[in-house]
Amino acid sequence: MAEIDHHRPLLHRHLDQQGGIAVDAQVAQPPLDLVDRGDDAEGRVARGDGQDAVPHASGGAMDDDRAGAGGGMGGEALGGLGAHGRDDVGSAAFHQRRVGSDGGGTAPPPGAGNAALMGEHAAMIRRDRIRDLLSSGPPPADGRPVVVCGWARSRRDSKAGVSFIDLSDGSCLAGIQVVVPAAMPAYAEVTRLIHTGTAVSVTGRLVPSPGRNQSVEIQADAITVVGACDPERYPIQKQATSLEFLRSIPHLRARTRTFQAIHRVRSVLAFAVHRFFQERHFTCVHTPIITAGDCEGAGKQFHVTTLDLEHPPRASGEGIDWSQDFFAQPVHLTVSGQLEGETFACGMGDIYTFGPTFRAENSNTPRHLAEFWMIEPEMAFCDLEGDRQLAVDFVRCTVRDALAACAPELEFLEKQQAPGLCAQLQQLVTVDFAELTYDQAIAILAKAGRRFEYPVSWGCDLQAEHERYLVEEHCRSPLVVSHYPKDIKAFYMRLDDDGRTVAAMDVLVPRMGELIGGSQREDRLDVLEQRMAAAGLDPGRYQAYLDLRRFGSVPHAGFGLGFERLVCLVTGTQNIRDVIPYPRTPGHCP
RNA sequence: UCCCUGGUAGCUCAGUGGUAGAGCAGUUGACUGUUAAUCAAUUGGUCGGAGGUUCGAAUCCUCCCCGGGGAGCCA
Repeated sequence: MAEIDHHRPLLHRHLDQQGGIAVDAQVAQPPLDLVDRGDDAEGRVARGDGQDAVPHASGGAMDDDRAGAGGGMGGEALGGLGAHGRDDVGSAAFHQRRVGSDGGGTAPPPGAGNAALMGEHAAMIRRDRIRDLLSSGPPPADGRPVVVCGWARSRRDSKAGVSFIDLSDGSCLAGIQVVVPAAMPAYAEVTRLIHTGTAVSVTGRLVPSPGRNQSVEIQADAITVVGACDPERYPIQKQATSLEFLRSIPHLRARTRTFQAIHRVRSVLAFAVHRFFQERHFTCVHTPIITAGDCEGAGKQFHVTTLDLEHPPRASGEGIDWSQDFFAQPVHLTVSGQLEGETFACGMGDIYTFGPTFRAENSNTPRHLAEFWMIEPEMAFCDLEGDRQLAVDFVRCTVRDALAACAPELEFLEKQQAPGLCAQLQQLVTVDFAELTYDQAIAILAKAGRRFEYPVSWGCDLQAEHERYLVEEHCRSPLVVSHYPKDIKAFYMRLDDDGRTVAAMDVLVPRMGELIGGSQREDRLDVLEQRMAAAGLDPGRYQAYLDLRRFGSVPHAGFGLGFERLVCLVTGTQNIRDVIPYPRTPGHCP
C-alpha cells in the first residue's frame, strides 16, 4: 500500500474576490491516489500482514493506525469487493477529486458537490457525508450516484437476495442503510467480512427507501472492505453496552452512538461558549497553563519540573534546590486562570478564559476530573448583580444553542440515558432562576422539617444534600445563592458592608448541584491585605495581584465554570468521565 | 481519603454450600425488503487474584486489585 505523502500540498488555496477560500485551479496538482492498487486485479486494499487500516489524515504513516488490536483476521487477505473488475471502487473511492478539474462540461462525479463545500478536507478522500445525504431532499426514483465511507453498525441478511448494512460515518447520529444485492460479485465476501465495526467504502445510488425506518437508502453497486474487524475480538456490540465498560476502551468508544452524541453536544457547547462571549465583545484570553502562582483554595497542584526525580539537586539543607530547575523556581499546572484573568479585565474590561485546568485532588467522584476545561469570565466595572446576570444568561444561551443545534443527539440521549432531558433543558432556558441569599437559604433549611446528615447553622457551608433540597424541592428551579459567610469563601471575594459575608454567588442546578461559582472581587487594597493576612497568605507572592488595587483599582467580578459539568447537565450524563475523551482521575491516565 | 456495593462466557446478567447458566455476539443451518430481524443447533469459563474454612466453595472468612454509588475536597 502506498504511503500517504503528508508533506505534499493537497490543495493550493487563495482568497477569492469575495474573501472566501477557493481552490486555485492553476496550481492544482494531478489527482493523488491514496491507495496503491498495484496489479492486483481485485483492487485489494488489504495490508500484506492482514492488519487493515482506514486511511485518515492525521496519523502520519498508515502503520500508526494499528492500535495494538492484534492480528485481526489472521493474515486473511481482504478483497476489494468491487463489481467492476480493475476499475473498481478501490480506485473510485480513494481517488482525489478536485473541484473544477473535470473540465469539458462533464457531469460532476458523485461527491463533487460535497467536495466543493468541504474544500481541502473532502479532497483527501472523495466521499459523501451521510449527514448531507440525509438532508439533501428526496432522490430521484432511479437514484443519485454516491460514495459513502464508514463503519458498519450491523448487517442483516435476507435470502430474498439482499443484505442490509447499517453504515455510520460519524457525520451525524443517524446511519444510512446500504442495500447489497446478492447478485453483486463477491457478495459472499460481504457476508463473510462485514460485521459490526468493519470499515467499508460503498459506491452506489441514493434511492427512496421502501422500508419503514428510513426515507432513503443506498443501493450498492460495489463495496470495498477498507478495514476488517474481527467480530470475535471487537469489543463493541451493535446492542447498547454500558458506559462503564466503554470507559475501559477509551480508544474505541467514539464508535458508539451515545459517545458520539455526547461529544457532538460538547463540541456545539464549546462553540456556544465562545459565541456567547464574543457576541458580548468579551476578549478571549489564553492564560498560562504553567504557572508559579498559587490560586489559594482552588486545590492541590501538579508540579512541573525537568529535575531528575531520582536524584534531585539538594540545597544546603535537605530541601530541593529549585534554582536548578527549568524555571529556576517551583512551578505547577494551573488550577485557575482567574488571577491572570483579572489582570486582563483590569485593562481590557470584559474578558474570558476557556482552557484546561489541573487539580491534583484525590477526588474520586462522578463530578471530578484531574484535568478539565474551565471557563472564567471577568468583568471590570461590574458588581455581583452584573456577575449573576451574566452567569444566568450564560447557562440559558449555551443550553439554547445546544437545543437548537443538537436536537437529534439530545432526543437520542433522552431515550438512552436521561428521561425528560429535553423538557428539563427547555425549562432551563425559559424559567426564571430563583435567588436566595445565604441567610435566606439557611432559614429555609432550618425550617425544612427534615433531618440533614449535616446539621444546618449559620456559618456552615452548604452541603450537597442542602443544595439538592433547595434546588429540587424548595425552589424546583435553578437557583442562585449569594452572600456567603466570609470565613467559608476565598480571600479575594469582596467583603460586604456588614463585615459578615462576601459578595459571592453560586449557581445551583438540578442533578448537578453547583455549576458556577463566582464573586465580586475585593478591589480595596487595605481590605484585601487584611483578608490575606487573616488567611495566612504571604503578601510577597501576590504583589502583582495587589498592584491591580494600587493602580486604578475598579470594582470587578467574574465566575468559574467547569465545562464538563455543563456538558453533563446538557447531555444528561451521570458521570463526568463520559463527557471528556480521555478522563484523567486519581490513578488513571489512559 | 472514608462509607456502601459489585467483579461469573466477547457484552448484559442469573446462580447464596452439592455437575457452570441465560440473552445478545460468533459459528452452522432455516426463513424473511430486513430494522436491536426471527427460528433452530452450536462454540465459548482459571467464577477478579492470593490464602483460609469445609468431605465439597462462584457461594462462607481474610487480605489485595478493579468497577459503580454516596461523602469529603471542589468546578
